[in-house]
Amino acid sequence: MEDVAGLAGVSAMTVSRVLNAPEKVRPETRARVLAAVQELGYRPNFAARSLVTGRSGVLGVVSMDTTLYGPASTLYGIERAARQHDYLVSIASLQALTRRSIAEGVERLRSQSVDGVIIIAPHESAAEGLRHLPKDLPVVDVGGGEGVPVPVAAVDQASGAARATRHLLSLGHRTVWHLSGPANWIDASGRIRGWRSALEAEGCEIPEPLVGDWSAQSGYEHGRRMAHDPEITAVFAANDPMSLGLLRALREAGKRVPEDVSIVGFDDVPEAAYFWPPLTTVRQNFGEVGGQALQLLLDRIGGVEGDVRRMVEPELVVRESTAQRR
Amino acid sequence: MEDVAGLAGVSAMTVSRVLNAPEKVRPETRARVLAAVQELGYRPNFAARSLVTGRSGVLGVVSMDTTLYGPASTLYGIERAARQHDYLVSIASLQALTRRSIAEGVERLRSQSVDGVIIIAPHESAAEGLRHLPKDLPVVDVGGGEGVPVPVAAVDQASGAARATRHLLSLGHRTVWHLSGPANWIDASGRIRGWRSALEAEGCEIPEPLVGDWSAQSGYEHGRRMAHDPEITAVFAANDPMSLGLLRALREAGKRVPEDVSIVGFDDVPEAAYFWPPLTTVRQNFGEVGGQALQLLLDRIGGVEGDVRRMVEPELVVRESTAQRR
DNA sequence: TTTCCGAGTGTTTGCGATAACACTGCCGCT
DNA sequence: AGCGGCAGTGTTATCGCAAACACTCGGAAA
Repeated sequence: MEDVAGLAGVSAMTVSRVLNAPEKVRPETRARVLAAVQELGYRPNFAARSLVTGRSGVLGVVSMDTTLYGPASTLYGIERAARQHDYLVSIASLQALTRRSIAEGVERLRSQSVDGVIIIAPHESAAEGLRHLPKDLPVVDVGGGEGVPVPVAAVDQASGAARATRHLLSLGHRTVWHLSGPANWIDASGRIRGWRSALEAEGCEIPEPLVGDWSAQSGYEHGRRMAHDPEITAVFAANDPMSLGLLRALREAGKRVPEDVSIVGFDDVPEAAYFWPPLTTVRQNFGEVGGQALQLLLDRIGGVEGDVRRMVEPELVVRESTAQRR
Repeated sequence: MEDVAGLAGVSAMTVSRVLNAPEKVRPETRARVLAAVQELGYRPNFAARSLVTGRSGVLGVVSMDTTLYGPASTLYGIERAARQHDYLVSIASLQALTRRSIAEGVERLRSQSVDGVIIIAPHESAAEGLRHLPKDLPVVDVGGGEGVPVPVAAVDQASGAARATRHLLSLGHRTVWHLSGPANWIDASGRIRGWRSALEAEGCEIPEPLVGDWSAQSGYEHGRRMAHDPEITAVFAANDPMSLGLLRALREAGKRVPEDVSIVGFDDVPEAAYFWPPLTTVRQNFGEVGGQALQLLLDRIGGVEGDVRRMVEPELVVRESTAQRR
């Protein structure tokens, strides 16, 4: 910086100003400095800057499995939004969502002095972890449940599930079976709640939900059993991979979809439109969730207080896996 | 740090030593310092440390679409490996893989003084970008093509494609059609190369490859056309989503898989085993690639020179979408 | 006994930037 | 003419840490 200042014939302070508050420097001086910066290929030293300002311009994201469609898309959305606000994103992925591992991940990020952290933790065991966070660090949760002591951005799972269920009921099905996600997952219980309340609202019988583990395999296994029950004409599966397994199991057992059984999934993964038949499913706008989470975090960093929940509405995408009951 | 030193009755320098080179401090002194660190909840200041050491302990990853299975898994592998080496990972995602956008992404990371960068750029247009990188920054490329001026870690696409093709030929198919990825993708051309050379080795006719765009949709569209050609009994699709589209198109047209047409995919996404029929495909170990890339980068950071290529062998996973020709 | 060595610890300095404050002219007001 | 104010710039102090070098002291070697 000293060199740049020398070349431009000004003091180091002025160089700093040109970079951080250009309007405070007379245009011609500014131009000289900028030219010097160019010529010397000067780049401000990040460490020195954040040492003195106390901020780093880096945000952290803690997540469990960034390989899954949901977390990956959310992360992507966060990164995109962060870029627009001139923040960089660092990641800490976890093996499990325990209180301990969350604390570890946050700690790793914090030791690199991130300005704030977004935790993607759609699991109930994470809530505990969220309660024991350092309170001097701005934190936002994505997809978290009720009663979490930090701001939350999430898709309204219950609403999406209710839409899916009502869609099936509107097609004349007497009730809707549910292939749920594993217990303890916030998303799973939200979807169960929405499904159940939609059935209740119509006075329908509420079957016991079948519990899967998000995998296509679990959908397949449940599907094999369900195929033998002629009562089952409509199934709401809690995600698309399970729907895929379900589709295959039903087909193998000679059931036709949607003629014999209608199926609705959840997520709208890019392939869902090319399942056979194309899957009716609930689209989650993960990018939007990521953006909202980032906004909440920036607010927190900016000193805004309060526990906020930002809910994003999902959207039912009707394709060909659902049809009028016959 | 001063406070910790005071509490432990030592100088600040000793505290620093306890943290960075514990063996140079007498055990009892060390214990006193550690106790003081505990008591005061002291955490070293990252900015100050990297200001004086010149290193940040942060690596950057530049990638285009971290939502896709391949890049997402690679990123995950990199992060896991980085964690083991006490590095943190920052990400910069790109809209497109042009020379300009790559330069921008690298610049964003560099301005936060990352110690090195891994670029996930399976596109030929990226090669140009890789050629114009600042040479004072350690860079490693994942999935890059030949002639790239930086170390590369990648799956051996040609080898995987050849395996897939030989598998189909060994089942008695006279030749194998190929549904390829889009031109300009390194992976796509590698797979074409492997497929072609396997056919050549057996003296088979080499059909013109059909060019898709990785999406299930493009697989579906090509599939609809292919379904009418009775000559086509074996298809090697360049990824799993295209295989999915292909499967559906063939089924819709009344073709049976694998009885009438055998199909092999590429990737082994988690759902592949639950396609209908379960997909024979080539598994890429992205985690391994990520780990190798990280190792290369650490070598570079450590001062090791030379253009290295680390190839990871893919593996053929035989399921039920392939059968003896009838 | 003296000398030397080295393990363990302290002191000083500087990393590169910004914040806070101080200075310099010039302008317009009284 | 004299003063205040303000835009533009410079000076100084400081952020928290580690590198380099200096010091101390006890034990081994001469």
